[in-house]
Amino acid sequence: MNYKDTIRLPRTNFSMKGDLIKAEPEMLLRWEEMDLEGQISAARCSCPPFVLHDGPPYANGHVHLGTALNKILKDFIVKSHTMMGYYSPYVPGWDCHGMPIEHKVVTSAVGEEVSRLEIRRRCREYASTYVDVQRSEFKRLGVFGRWDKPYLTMSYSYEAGVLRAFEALVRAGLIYRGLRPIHWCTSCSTALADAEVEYAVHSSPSVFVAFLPSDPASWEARGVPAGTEVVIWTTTPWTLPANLAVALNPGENYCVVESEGRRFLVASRLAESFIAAAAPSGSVLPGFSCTGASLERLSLVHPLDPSRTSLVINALHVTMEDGTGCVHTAPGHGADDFNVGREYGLEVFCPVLSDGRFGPAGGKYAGLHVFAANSVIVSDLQASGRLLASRNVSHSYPHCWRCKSPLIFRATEQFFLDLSHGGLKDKVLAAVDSISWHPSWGYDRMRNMMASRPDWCLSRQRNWGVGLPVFICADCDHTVMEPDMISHVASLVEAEGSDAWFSMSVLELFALWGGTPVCPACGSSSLRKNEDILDVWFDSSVSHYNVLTPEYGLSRPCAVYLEATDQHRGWFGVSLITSVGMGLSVPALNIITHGLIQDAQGKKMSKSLGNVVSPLEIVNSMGADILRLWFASVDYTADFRSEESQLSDAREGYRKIRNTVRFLLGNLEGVGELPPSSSFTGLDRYIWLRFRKLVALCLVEYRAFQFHRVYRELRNFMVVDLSGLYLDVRKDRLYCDAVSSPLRSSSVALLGWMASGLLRLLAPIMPFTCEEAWGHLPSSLRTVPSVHLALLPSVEELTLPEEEELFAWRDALAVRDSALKVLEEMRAAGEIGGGLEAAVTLGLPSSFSESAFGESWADLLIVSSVGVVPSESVTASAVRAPGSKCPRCWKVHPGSELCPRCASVVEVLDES
RNA sequence: GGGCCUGUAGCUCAGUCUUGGUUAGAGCGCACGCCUGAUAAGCGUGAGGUCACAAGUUCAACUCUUGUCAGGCCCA
Repeated sequence: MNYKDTIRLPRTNFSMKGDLIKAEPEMLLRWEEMDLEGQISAARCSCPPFVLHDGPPYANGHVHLGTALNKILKDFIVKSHTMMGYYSPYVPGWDCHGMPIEHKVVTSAVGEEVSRLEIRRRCREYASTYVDVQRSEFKRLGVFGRWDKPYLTMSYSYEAGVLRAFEALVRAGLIYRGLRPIHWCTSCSTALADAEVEYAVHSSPSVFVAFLPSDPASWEARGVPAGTEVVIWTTTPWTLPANLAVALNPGENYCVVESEGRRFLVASRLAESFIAAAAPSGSVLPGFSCTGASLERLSLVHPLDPSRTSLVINALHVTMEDGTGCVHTAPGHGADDFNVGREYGLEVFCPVLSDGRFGPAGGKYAGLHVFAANSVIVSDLQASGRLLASRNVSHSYPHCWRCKSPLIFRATEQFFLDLSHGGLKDKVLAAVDSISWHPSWGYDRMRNMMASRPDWCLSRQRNWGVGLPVFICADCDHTVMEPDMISHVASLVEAEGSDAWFSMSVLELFALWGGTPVCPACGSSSLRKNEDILDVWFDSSVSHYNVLTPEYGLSRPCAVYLEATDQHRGWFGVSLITSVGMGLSVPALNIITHGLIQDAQGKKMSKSLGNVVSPLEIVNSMGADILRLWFASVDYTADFRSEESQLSDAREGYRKIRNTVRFLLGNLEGVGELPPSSSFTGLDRYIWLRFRKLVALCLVEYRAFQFHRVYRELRNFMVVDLSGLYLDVRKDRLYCDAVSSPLRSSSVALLGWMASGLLRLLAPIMPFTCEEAWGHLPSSLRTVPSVHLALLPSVEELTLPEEEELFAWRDALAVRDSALKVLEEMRAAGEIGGGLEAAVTLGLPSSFSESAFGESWADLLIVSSVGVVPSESVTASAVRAPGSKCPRCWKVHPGSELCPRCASVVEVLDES
């Protein structure tokens, strides 16, 4: 007789191999057909909200690995919270304006004469194309969301919202037009945003320049030795014509170096390096020392123009790192200089024009480009004896990311958001305090950044963006910035898009609301339209205002912002500023950051290095669930490497999880209700407790956004507790016991309970596979048509006695381990093959008596028999089991043919 | 140069903070073996770590302090 026909082997249509490349797109179609998104929304709309607000990715190019990580992490949060019973709609967005797109469009139009409006039209088209591209790529990753109703920063309504937000900030008095030094590209003739600046090595003349005192008597009155010159060091000699001051650190000590009959004031700590670099054979004059503070407000002769003076000031940004401790200060050409200059009431003097050439204010250098002026200035200093030393240095220097030419700092007329007005910065800092930061150091990072953040330059001299709706008087240069007028422009833009601002004349614009252009300051009627656009960061920064609205079914503040760590200064920072600036308090209650993905060597990924890994390649060759499993396996709060070994680990994990699930599904035929817990005995009780503990752990970690801990717990449970222990041990019962056996039914019910629970716990991480497996559950367990409509399993937390009980099992499992070692030795000696060929003798303390908490030792060890003898410590020995092998269950037993258990099962089968 | 972060077995992570304390754990991978009734599956055993490095504090440091090195982000 073939006994194989009498045992109950696993049966399921859930295949061993996923074939995700084929299965996932089919699943996406199925979800679309059943309108899963709509079903989830309908099922949860009356639940407490938990909204993750999307920081918009830039609508350019295909999805990168980092973007994929960001979206998948967001999806983990949205799916897990949906399954924890929250209303968690996800409205994706795209950042559509800005320089990279404009750059692409302009480059491809090279040689063409293209109007501003035509450029803007092409930019819009370009952005639309990539919104579509990225949308389908994000969907392919298994990310759920309202993909048919995303928010686009270039939509008319969003653009109008940007203007209304701007209007609110104008009303709050936070916007001003002013002269300020900013990064300026002389080749593109434009201001650059911080993000548009690249640092690269650049060679500059490094010069030491000596300033003579303009009023020697007052210097001597402060105790400075007669004839002492003050030495500065700079790598930008072209900024010397704009020099207005020399800054000293008030707390540092300064000394005089004597060299070749001249006396030079430098910081004491830097005297030695100064002597080495610029004053050979010099030595420190003994007996003199003073603080920087003691020299404040003395004056010096300008080194290039003896008719001008330069003020000695004090500034804390003066460091003792390099130079002389006396810092050349030109408020028109440096951020620190500008700030300290304001304290001392210095003019923001900028003799350099937009093309990088000196204007009339540049005196004899007028017409020269600044980088060409360097050498002329150096030789002038040389000729006048002001130059002490000069050489070229290579250093990290800002460059334009577009044209790659070196940038300069130049004061220009720009529009700013004033962080000091009305104590805005303090309010923002208070807002930072009230947000929960994950990980917690995000708080320090944001606080430090905000505390030192200068006013935000909002204007850009570009085409693709929202026009900054302001007029300027052509006669008196007054800035006409009226909130009511901006409001009218917003309505116009709402209807026609921001093109309207650019296409309409000043007269037409005023006529719209029945006004006439008149300068309120001088009465002139010749107003000109400001041609700047708003910084794209401003667009995305007001998404809290534009998107957390009833129109999208959302409200503010939202629960979570989640972006990479570079967004502290980026989207997180600017969102906070506009949110607080508009009087709307915080935009989000939690701000989560993730690290960036590096290449296998731990270097940053970049196109130029050619080490970029595409998420689409991974998805198209292995499946999205594998990619998602990878992202779930790492601690995303730190940067992590993209390595083949990690990906293959994810595949391995996937395979193991899938097979374990498959085994569970295969044994669920006839599954019934979970019996009362009191009926669980032996290993069933163990796994029942263990699974409850697992669920509790996973819920905690899902709430804490710690997905790698969820994954670790689940994977280890499936590998160690299920596959390696419970399922292996229970095979005998599942296969060989009578189908009607209460013990077997009880175990099957447990399997069903765990299968359903595990699929739900895993669903946020591997949505495709869990959905597929969900479809293979017996209908009694499939309570809802999609696993994504289900709630995460809820279990009773373990009581203290139960915790202790679970802990006690360690001892039984340790006994198992030592027995398995003995079996392994026998196997190595060729005495047995499988464990069922062995008979084990355990020496056990009396506490264990005959069973392992109700589980027979033979079953637990998967051997044919176990004899127990009393012993102080745990011992194990084994021999080849005497008797014959039951042809049905393969256990060795004393009789012949079938063992008693199998005999009785077969007997019943024969009767029926 | 400044702010913030990261550095525990080949890989991914525990442990480190409030609580410093005998031989630093897990899973994967690897090696070896078993099974052939989860089978392009399953089970077992084993080998892998100067806890980046160096000082200091301490009876005792992976754990605390300082510094160094390497890498990352943001800024200069």
